[in-house]
Amino acid sequence: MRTVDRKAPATTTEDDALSRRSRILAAAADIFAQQGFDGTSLGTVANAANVKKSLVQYHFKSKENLWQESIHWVWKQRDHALPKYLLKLPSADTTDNSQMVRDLCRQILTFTFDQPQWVKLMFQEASKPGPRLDWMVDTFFKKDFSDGKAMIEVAQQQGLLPHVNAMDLLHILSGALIYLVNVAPISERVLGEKPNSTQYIDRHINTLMHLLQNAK
Amino acid sequence: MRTVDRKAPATTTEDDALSRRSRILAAAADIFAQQGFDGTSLGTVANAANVKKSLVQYHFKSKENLWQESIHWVWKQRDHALPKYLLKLPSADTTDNSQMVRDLCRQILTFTFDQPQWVKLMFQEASKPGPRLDWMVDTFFKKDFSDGKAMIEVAQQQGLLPHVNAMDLLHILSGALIYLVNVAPISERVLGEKPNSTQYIDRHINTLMHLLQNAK
DNA sequence: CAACAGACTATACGATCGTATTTTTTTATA
DNA sequence: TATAAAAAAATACGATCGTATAGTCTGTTG
Repeated sequence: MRTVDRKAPATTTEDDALSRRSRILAAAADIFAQQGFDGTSLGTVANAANVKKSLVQYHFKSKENLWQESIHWVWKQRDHALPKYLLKLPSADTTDNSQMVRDLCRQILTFTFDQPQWVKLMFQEASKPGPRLDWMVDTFFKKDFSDGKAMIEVAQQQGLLPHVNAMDLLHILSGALIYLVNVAPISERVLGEKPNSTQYIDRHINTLMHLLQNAK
Repeated sequence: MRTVDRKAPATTTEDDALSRRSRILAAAADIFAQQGFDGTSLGTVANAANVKKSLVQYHFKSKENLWQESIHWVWKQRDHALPKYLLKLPSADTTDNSQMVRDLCRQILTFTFDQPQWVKLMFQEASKPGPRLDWMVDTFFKKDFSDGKAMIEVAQQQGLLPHVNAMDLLHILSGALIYLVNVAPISERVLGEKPNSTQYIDRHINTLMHLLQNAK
């Protein structure tokens, strides 16, 4: 019969650098972010992670559970990666205020282009409010909103941003940046220019700064 | 047996003001916008339109076809409704420039809150680029981008908007407005305030105008 | 070596998916 | 009223969905 030779590696670590469970999480996060909860099937996740579908169910007791774990994973990655981007900022005392805000926005935009998953996951659930959105609100968004508002207020106190309503300003700035990421696939096809390129980002930020610098 | 009495009305017009076909289109547009293509099933659409699933297939030869027709329907509704909002603007000669831009933005934001379908459909497909996005780009977005840019340039020539890159400004303004609509379900749950209320919109527009008015 | 737990796989179930075909009902026209 | 077209419904098909369960393999521990 000769069925030997091709045995499953089971628990060996040779498969990849990451564990199979982590690979599943990463693949699931990607697909959930792009296709949404209903548009994602366990089989597709399994294929993307190069594992059997039954293994997905072994590590995660339900699709709902896989979704939650994936989101936790994405947020952890985000909160771990974001500081690296913000630390690349030139020190505050060597540059003027306008340059400071400019670098800040540029880094946030670059970061979002590099890690768009959390934004996509956010809008996937926001498009069809339900228990999953409620869970995200309680687990992440309340804190995110609070942190974002606090960041704006700190910048305002340092004279970096105009003294307008902090939450509105947060939404306006978030909109001006995140919207660009969300429409990027469209802009790329319409304009024939990749919005995540350095020159496009710089130009966009330039325009945004031009609007901001004279306010208040 | 007495099974009489409850016969299907078939083609009678009593069902509703709209024809069954139109009801299907409206229902499909709603669900496609909220759940995306893969997340939408013909059975769900049929139930929402209060018709049999087989009737959906009778009027539309495939799910893909239903999706295209729904989008055409939404865009037609949009292009028909938008002028009504913009005509509510006070005449240009009786108000100053800043008030003009403010009213313009407010009407666009109100319109988007009233008819969020086209925005949602746009981002649904942008989140997972593929042939359907390509179709939307060729059929609608190229023209939409062109029209939007032209509108910005007209406003710039009239001194209503700062003379920065028109496409960037279009994205920034679109972002500041549309982002608000997209995150509205989240903001509502986090802040306990409905972002589509008049006072919320006015405050948001106020803040945005404050940033714009001193530029260039 | 025996026993066991953890990682992984195979298989099957009912439900629902999109599609296709056929049949019934209604409307329109002569 | 006879008849053909259009509208609506009924039914069936294979594929795939999420879930459940039983089984196989591997490494560890006694």
